[in-house]
Amino acid sequence: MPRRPEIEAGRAALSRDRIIGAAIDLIEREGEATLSMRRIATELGVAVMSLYNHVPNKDALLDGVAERIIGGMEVGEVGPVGVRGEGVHWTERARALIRAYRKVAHDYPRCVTLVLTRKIDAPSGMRPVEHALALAEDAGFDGETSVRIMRALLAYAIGAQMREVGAAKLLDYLPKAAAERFDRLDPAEFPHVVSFQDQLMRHDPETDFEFGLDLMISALDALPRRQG
Amino acid sequence: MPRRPEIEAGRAALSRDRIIGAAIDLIEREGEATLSMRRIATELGVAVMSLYNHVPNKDALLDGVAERIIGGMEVGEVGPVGVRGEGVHWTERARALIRAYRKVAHDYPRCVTLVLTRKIDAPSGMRPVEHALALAEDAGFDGETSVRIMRALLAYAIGAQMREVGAAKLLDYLPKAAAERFDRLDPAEFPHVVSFQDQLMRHDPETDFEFGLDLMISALDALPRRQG
DNA sequence: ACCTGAACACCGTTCAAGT
DNA sequence: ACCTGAACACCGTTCAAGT
Repeated sequence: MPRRPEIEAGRAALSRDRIIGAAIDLIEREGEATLSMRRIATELGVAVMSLYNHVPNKDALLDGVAERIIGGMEVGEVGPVGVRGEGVHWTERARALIRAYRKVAHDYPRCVTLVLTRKIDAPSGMRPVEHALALAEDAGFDGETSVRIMRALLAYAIGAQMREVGAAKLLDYLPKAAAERFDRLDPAEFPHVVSFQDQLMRHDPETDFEFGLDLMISALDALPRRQG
Repeated sequence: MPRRPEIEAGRAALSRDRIIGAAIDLIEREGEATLSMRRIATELGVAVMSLYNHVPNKDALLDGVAERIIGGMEVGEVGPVGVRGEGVHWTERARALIRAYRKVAHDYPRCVTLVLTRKIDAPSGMRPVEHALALAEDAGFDGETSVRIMRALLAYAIGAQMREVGAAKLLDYLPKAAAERFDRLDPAEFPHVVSFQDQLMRHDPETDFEFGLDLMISALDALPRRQG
């Protein structure tokens, strides 16, 4: 049995997985801006260069973070097996899929931008795509339309998160500062923004999200297709 | 008349505007990753620290970049002045607004992520919001619904760009590499992705974009409202 | 008011040396 | 196979000195 001083000391062995985990923790705790290889290393009680035995560079590490978070998405039931139309209705499956994106934003609020920004090379990144295609086809759409539907659904899912993050930054979580920003606006140039100020400042992501989701789903449901 | 050696030498005076312009050029030419204050300074033939006379720090400079690009958006006609319902139909104005986002992505492809990611403090960042609110209200929706519609429209506009950038990165612009990625997928786990491979690899952002846009608009048009 | 060089405290990563 | 310290080429930004 080989000597494993790091285990004797109660520390787990270094690994790609642990490094990615530490990166996620750090981002959630302190933000992406301050994440550095050196910071991760000290967090793991290890020399910086040890990280490079498990990860080729920082860029690949960030890809790994995105991959891990997307891979952990609970994308919902794969849907009816066997007879078409059996099981959960496709509109409900679409809702579940898009809500899974929302859950990511909820569970990893400070990682969302990173996740939605990075390319995801690994197969697990394709699971939401597969899921969307499956439900569109089950709904009776042909291949070409299914691909377009998948793209439109993902666009909304992604954009809703991004817009929300952006709005949150703007509203600053400081109502005072946000209100001042509105006061600086010229009412002649921004009549609607000014007069709808109250609604605009109300932060109700859940309802907003479901409103847009309903729009997408109802539009899809009204689309002509091979069978109902 | 004061001496202005920099003008005599044919160089324009340093200014916040020129610095932001140089930053945009650099990002479009070499990507956001390699953008640095030092690089911008040499590009402008000036010492690094001179930049700090016009811009407080790099973060503020990047905010300036986002602000300038969003501010330059041609958001379309403000719509019917005077009598409601006069002029361009609101669905057409909604299309024009969302297409303006697409134009940004077309004109500044390597800046889009930055623009969609940064908070935009300046009033000009509110112009698309004002525009969306105006057209929703003109369509006969109440204030609360107008705000929700604005949010849903912007979510789609943002998400469509982000998804497209992500897909472009994945498809790599190298069909060979993309095809190999598909081959690595387990057909049992990703049956639809594999069988729709041809459609998935076809890169037709314009049609995809319009498809999703039509979905949103038709759903909005079907919504109950005070008047048509 | 604007420009600047030197300096400081950070980065990511290469390399050679260890076990 | 994995870990590590020293070193290199970069960062952003502070400060004090210039005009």
